[in-house]
Amino acid sequence: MKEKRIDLSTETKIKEAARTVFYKKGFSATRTRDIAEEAGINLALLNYYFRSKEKLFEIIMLETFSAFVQSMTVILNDENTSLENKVELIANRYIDFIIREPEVPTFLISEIRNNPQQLLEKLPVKQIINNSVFFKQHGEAVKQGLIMEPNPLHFLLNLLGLVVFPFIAKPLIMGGQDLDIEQFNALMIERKSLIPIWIAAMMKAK
Amino acid sequence: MKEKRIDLSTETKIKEAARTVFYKKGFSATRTRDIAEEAGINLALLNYYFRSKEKLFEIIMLETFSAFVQSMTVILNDENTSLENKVELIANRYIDFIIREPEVPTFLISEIRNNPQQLLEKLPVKQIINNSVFFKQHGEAVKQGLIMEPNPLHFLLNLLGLVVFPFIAKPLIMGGQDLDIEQFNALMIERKSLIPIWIAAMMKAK
DNA sequence: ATTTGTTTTAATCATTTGATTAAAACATTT
DNA sequence: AAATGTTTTAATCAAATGATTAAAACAAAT
Repeated sequence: MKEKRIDLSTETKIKEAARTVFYKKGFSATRTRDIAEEAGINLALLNYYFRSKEKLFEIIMLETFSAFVQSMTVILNDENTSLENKVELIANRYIDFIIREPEVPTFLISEIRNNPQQLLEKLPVKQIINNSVFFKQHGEAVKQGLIMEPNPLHFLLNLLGLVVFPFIAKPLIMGGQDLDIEQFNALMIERKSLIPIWIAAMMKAK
Repeated sequence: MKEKRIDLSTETKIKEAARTVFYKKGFSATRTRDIAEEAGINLALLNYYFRSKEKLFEIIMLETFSAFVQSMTVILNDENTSLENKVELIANRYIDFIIREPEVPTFLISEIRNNPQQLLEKLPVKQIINNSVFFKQHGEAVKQGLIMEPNPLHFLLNLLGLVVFPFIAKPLIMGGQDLDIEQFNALMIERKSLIPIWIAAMMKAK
């Protein structure tokens, strides 16, 4: 029972409507008329405020991707948390986030394939990750023999795979296992405490 | 250097062209004219052979999804392989498969969200998985204390997450880490032997 | 060779869709 | 309240797009 806040400015109404529709259907399947209807505004206002469907999309895309990457980099660059802490934080925050915004992962995956280039230019993921505290801590742990696999990319991919993949497979899991959304979410919440244990075990394995 | 086989029937040419374009751009972003051009045929032939864009898409979708599920269920239902064997087989086969057909995972994820219902009716994933030899073996291993997490769904999600997720994140990994396709694939091939080790360790963890 | 059935083509249709325009409604300033 | 600036609306445009049609090209059967 999501409450529609009624008091937004027209511009904000359009942006939030665009977010809703783009998240659900992707860029190509979204009609500007869908957005106008969702926002309860005249179609021409979309172009009045945002010039074009594409410009509006870019705004939503950049905001969404930034939010996703931002919280990651903040966690990965905290000097005051251990590797174990970081794993817990990422599992907890991302699972909570995706439960609130379940359409975001599939939206990002589907739409990034079109122009990953452009997106990566605007968000310099490269440096942010490679110079991260996380990378240094990982290197240390490898040197001390606490982690067997030396490539930190495998570590990150494993962590994100365990966190994100189940949400991507959600339609199949729910349909294939007759789960309702409550049961599915419960399963994901379980994983918040399981993933750190699993990651710890994996990384020691050889 | 993909060779275009020249000798296909018109119908097959159209279907394979449709596969190529649908995989790359998804249903909504694909124009029937794109498919006609890719196939080197007159636009009207598409409708002559397949009635409509939608019918053609359904054929590709069902074929692709079936292939994906089929090989999974075959492996999961083999009486003659252990749990460990099954993990190895899935990691190996799927990583090889996705390296050959890199657009399939994102295609499936993007398009399944539209009507997961319809797809699951045609492919009864539910029973296939739930009555599988894999489930029985997993239950046994749990009973014997070899596996700590009792829910086999977590097991499957973990395995598939480790296998599939990196391919989904490919544009970000390649762009963000300056890898070319060779280096990326090498990384994935590494994972064929790593994933079974990781899974084994995870499942014993507590 | 003619007839019959099948496949392919060029042209065209009807609808959808992103965008624009001119006017109206509303708000703010003088 | 008149003038000016801003926001919103209804109507419309041009291009794109899925689909159809009628005729042509081709193949097979008689």
